[in-house]
Amino acid sequence: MSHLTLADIAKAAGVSPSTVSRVLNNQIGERSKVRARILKVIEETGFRPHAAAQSLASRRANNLGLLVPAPVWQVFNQLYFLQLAQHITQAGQEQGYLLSLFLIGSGADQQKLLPQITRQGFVDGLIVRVMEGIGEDPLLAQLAQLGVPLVASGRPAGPEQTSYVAADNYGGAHTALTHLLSLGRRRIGLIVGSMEAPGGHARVTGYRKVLAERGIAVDEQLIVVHENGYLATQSLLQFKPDALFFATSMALDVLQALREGGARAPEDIALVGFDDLPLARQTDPPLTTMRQPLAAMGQRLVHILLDIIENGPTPVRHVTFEEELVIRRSCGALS
Amino acid sequence: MSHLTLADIAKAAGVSPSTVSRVLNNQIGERSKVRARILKVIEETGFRPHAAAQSLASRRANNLGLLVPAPVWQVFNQLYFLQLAQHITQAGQEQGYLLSLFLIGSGADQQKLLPQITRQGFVDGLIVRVMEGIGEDPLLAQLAQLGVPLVASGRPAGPEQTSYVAADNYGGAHTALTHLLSLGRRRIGLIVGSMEAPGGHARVTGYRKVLAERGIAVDEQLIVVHENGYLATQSLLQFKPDALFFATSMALDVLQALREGGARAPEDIALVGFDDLPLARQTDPPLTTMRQPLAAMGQRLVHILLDIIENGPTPVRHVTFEEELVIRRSCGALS
DNA sequence: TTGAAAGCGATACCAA
DNA sequence: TTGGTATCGCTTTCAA
Repeated sequence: MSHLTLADIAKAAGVSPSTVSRVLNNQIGERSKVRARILKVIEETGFRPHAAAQSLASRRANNLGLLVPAPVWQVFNQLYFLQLAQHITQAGQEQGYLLSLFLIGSGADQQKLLPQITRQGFVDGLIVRVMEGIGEDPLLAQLAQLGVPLVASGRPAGPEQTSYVAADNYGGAHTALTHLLSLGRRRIGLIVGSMEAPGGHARVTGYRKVLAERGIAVDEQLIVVHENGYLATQSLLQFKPDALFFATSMALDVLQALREGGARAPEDIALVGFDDLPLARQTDPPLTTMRQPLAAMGQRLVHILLDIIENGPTPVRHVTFEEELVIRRSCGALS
Repeated sequence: MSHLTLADIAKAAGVSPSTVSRVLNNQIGERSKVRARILKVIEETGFRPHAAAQSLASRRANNLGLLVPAPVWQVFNQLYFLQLAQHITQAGQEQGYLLSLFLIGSGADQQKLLPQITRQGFVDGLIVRVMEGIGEDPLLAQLAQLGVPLVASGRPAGPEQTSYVAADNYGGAHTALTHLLSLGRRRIGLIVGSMEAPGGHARVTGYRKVLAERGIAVDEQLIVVHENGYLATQSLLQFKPDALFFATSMALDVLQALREGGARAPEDIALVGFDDLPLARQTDPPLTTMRQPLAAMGQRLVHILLDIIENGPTPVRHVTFEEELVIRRSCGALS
């Protein structure tokens, strides 16, 4: 036979299509006799309902999209994001939604892919990964204008008209700095890849705030804005820091520079990295980091998106998650 | 208004729905007057066709799925795979198909997600990422039984009933070994994470083959099967290798062990890694690697899948791509 | 709880 | 080239 339809199942089970549909959607008496019979037929025949027909009739796709403007060069953060994506998939599943990931790239590629993805009834809503630190992205505005239910993963630059779920980089910096201070470190170096990044800005702000609270003067020489962790570390070393705070993705470069400079970690210099990447467990010494609660963030993203789908985009939801300090050898707290 | 349909556009443009549909699908005279008029109306109103309705009527979803049984711990290879996924997205786009990525996890998660993904008319076909080195996966058999058009990315373990596109690990090993031999290295150590991995097996086979061709006796002590690159390197060092060949994901561990053992690379020991991960450019020294032609592989995956969708699963297609040697400092060829 | 029948919004066949 | 219309497979009122 070519392929089965719900009508075939109905006929085989001796009931109406409506009834089969109800069984499929669990809106029928739990221990009904018919229910069992229908389920048996479905099982035996290997019937799979037609997705398009279901969506068209029910006016819901049960499909959420995750848009990744994927500059593959942002490798380490992508990796962190992949874990988040897995959590989002699970959270969606629990709510009866499937999560489709789209690597839409940028520029022309992106603009070719978007019309397909934003067709009516294709996805019920979109989660958009914003690369913090890449300035304002027209993508969000473009999607908002289409009226697609939308939530950002990460804090978008620019006006805050988009709902988002993000990690608290500011608070994370605060926690990390406080930790280093409590370990007796006073000359804490800070490496930031770029100040344009919201994350970068938050880190510097958090840094200044904590020192101010403790009445410690900020030595401007200890703050370096540079994309190359190796060079940044080299230039920092001449100012004799006793601790360093930097993006975990820079860990290899930083450690390299320290080795060449004859500085031991954590004895001479305590280290804390942002982002609890797998890499953090592989370095020598293993790197103390700030960890984002990815599972909780994934769930929240899904819940907010479903809320927007059902109740509209207003009011705008902004949710920030605190980061957790994960202590390993590099900060010296374990010795 | 609530939302636009094709009929609305037809009315506004003063034509029939059929005509609008034809314009949407580019089956109408290029410089037709009506065409321009309709396009204008679509533009002005921001009409987006309904995906489910299109799929239902045309019996094609224009959607390809990429299944990733994502054990996130396989981080580095996942990363390599993300690049491939981006290429697949582009290749699909060129053929008019959208690529949806599904992180289906394993076990119970996987079995909950699959029914949704394999509903009729949801995707036209699936590309399945097989994790080489994880033994036989029932997933492929399960999908094949459903009759879903299917192609594997990577060479599946077990009977070869599934079409696949894979990199030639065997040939890659051959190329790398030949290169090291041409540089005068004779005691080449080989580290393999696991022999169960098809990739692992191919590497060992390639290794033996090349040495045999050159009439060089194989020193079994130079072949180490161990998941921990650090320990593997340590144990290898006592047998005085002058070169090492290992998975790039182990690079940090290997380099660490070499440093501690007082061996310099590439002077004392030349290094070549499998897989041209971004990491290869960040190590010290930068790592010579074997690179897979990801763009070509992505295109081939899409073409084969479309072929299977149109012409059925037989005959089974097996395509293997040669790997390319990327020379950096670690092999000593640049000095 | 069940069945009958009217959509859902496109496509594609058949005529004109 | 165009228009009229049956059709795709399911959901969902509305009645029974």
